[in-house]
Amino acid sequence: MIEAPRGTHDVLPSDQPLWQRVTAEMERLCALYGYRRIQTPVFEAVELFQRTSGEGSDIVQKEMYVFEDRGGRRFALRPEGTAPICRAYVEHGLHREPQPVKLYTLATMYRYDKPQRGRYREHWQLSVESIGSADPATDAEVIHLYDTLLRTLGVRRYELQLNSIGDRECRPAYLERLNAWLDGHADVLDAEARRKRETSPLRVFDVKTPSVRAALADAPKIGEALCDACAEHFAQVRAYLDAYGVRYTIAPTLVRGLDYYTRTTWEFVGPDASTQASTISAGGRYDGLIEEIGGPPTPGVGFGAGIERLVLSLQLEGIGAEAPALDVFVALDGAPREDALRLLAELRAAGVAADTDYAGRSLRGQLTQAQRSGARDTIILRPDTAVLRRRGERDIEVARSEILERVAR
RNA sequence: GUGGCGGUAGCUCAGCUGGUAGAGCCCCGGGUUGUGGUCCCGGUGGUCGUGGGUUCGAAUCCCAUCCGCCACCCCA
Repeated sequence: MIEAPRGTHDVLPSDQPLWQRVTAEMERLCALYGYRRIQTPVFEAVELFQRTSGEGSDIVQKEMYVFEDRGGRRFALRPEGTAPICRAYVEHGLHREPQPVKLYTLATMYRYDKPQRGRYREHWQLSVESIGSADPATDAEVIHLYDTLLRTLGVRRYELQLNSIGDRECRPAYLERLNAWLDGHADVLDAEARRKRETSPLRVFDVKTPSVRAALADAPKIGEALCDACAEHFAQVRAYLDAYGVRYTIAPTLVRGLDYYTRTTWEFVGPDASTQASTISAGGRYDGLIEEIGGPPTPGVGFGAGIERLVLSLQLEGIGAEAPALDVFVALDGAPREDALRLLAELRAAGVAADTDYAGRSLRGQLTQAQRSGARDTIILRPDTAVLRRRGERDIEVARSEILERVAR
């Protein structure tokens, strides 16, 4: 028995109505906010992610699907959506278009994680990017877009955590202060904290050990060490979020796992806050990213939103979606098969969703199937006549020639 | 990658300390009925995740492996 690869999953027909609802709403809102769809390859040069995510990031260190093609080129299945979109932006000269260039994509992402609920090796993401403007209103816009998505879909229990991690101006000075503090408190750091400090000092704030956390409460926070420009930017973002009516909590220790983030960073935590897969969307500003991959200095801001996790959130909130129903089911009661097929063709040509039995069912079985299909009307074809059965109404005998007009809406 | 728990019919599960596999739902047929719902009768469907081992005999015990879930790790 061959199974789907570990960490991948099938989205079955029974899941599709809810998926459709989610993705359709994503596309509707993106269009409404002026974002245009873009699609990029599933795989990219490995260096694209190494350079942008950071050599020390978990993604690059242990989560990338890397392979070599027959020509000896080294590629990676995309682990995140921002770098590829920025690559396309540079490669196709989108910096020559009016700025900002507002883009989105719905695409699969690949990470070699240990799978769990809501955490897959292949998963779908909505990526929204506003490239080419440093205006704090663009930060607020993309955040507002996702906040609106949650609201329109009916998610009630969620929290937006917001932070600013500074930029090239203020972060080096801050890191010096942090490191000095860590040196002075080496005795309270456990092995985990020391390891994090090695790879990415900011991440020491992610340590779970209670005693370390307690000690870190007194450590300098990036949010309190911003340079004037970053502080001003952050204040503006907050003011604009307030104007949009977006609620948020300031999370001074919120740090993201990718190196390219500057200034604003955020995470949306969904209804299932207890589990490890509680983050349903996360993003930030990346003012140095485009330059990093060889483009002109270009600011940008955006986010990724996990679709599986959002669908899970909707289910937790008790939100479902109806499967599309058939308009007409054609049952055969002694009439030749050809009559049913001709009628089906006629109905479908007229835009009426129609189907019939292909399982050799008894009439009873066909009527059961008609019921299941959700069809409002059932046509029962007899040798010389036809019966129209409309849900909730009495059967009526109809001439073959008048079926279409009686059934069409 | 580390640790813990779990895999029996399409689905949800039962199967006690080893004795050759069951229920409900689903699906198909039939009876009843207002030709579909209800109710009733019958039927299809299982390499007990996989591979080894112990045993006269393994779904049950042991080992390995795959997959899932939970906690780390990290994130969408």
